Amino acid sequence: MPNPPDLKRESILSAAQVQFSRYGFRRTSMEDIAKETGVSRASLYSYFENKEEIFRCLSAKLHERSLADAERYLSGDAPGGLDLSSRVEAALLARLAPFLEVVAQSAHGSEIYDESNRLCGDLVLASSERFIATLTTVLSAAARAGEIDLKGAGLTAPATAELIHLGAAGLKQRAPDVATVEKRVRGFVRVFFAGLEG
Amino acid sequence: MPNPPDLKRESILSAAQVQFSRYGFRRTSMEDIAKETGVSRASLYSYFENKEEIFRCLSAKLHERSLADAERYLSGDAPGGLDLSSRVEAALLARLAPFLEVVAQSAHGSEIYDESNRLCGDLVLASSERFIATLTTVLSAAARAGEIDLKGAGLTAPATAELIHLGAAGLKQRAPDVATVEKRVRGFVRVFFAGLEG
DNA sequence: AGTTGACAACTTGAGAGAGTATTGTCAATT
DNA sequence: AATTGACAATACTCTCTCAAGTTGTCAACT
Repeated sequence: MPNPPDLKRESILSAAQVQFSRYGFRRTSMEDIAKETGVSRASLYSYFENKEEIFRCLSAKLHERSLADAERYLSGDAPGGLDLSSRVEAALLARLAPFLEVVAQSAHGSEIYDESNRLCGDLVLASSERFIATLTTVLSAAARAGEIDLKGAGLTAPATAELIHLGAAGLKQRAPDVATVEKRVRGFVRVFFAGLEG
Repeated sequence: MPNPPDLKRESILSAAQVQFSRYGFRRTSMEDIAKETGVSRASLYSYFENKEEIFRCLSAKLHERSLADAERYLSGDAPGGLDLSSRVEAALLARLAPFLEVVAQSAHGSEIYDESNRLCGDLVLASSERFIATLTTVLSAAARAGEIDLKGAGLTAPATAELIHLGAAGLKQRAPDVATVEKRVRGFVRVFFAGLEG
């Protein structure tokens, strides 16, 4: 393995992202990725098992980053001292980022979406579950602090976290552009948290 | 054409629904539908052009019925004099009915879902749009009557109707059973309308 | 060490053909 | 008039083949 391997891996992943989003997963060959990276196809195999692993790594990286962002927003570490509703809004938008970057932008969005479920369904699911878990924790804390009233709404923290997650997922459908999705999420979160006020 | 043709058509559609939900669209033959109906395959062609038309008719029927139910609930004609939130809840559940009956129940749910988009994407879309339009009207009226406060939430009636529709659509995902979806919808609507209170 | 060209193995997609299943249409039947 | 059995046409499902493209792996090179 070359040194420093991580930088090289990064540049390969970034090249792969460009090509995947341009041609989709199937229609992108290792040759394409190599060319975009500026190395020979053979050397890609020094850094990754195969094309599927590149895709999984890329997906994992995007999910990791967006999940980390989302959790940072949720826990309130981000600058500004925002209220809960704004933090959830920011977290949801952060979580949508990979989707909006890769899937919604590309002409091959639906193919990439399918492959993503096939090759990294586990990653996607794990990321969702982790997000819901974090959101559950945050909602519980907020309920204890009297910021929101879950009992009044007849909901538990996990159920509420699930509602927010699934509801937001629905907002991706039939969106003409990225701005529309973001606008929807903002409206959704605003109303939803107004409804949870203690 | 036989007489009364509508009863016969009904019985064929009902037989088709059984078979489609049992075997999916592709794996159901006209022979299967004929057998289930209790007539010869040939006579099916007296009532329907072909299998696709049976599917479209069935889909149209289910959508029509559920949309009519939903609109009845929304406009408040249904018995009980429910408040807006409960009416929307009932309307959303009514609208989910075809999905829950046919798609979620059947082992071939995803195949049926795909075929449905292919063969009657127009019907599905039209039904959604009609529902959103009716919901928009109802929300506007409620806003005018002071029942809900859209301006306070920074939303228009159409945008709010869209949020409700898309949010509810998201709640169908990854549901272990029908009761779960219904429970989610109830929680969602309750919180959402609490957030819209004037 | 890291990189690469070149090679063999493998996958893919198109095309052809044969056999089966399904369709759509009648003339004949009730 | 409604229904049906039976027929021809069509569509589907395998299977095989072939060519082209793609992959994964070296030994050789820098």
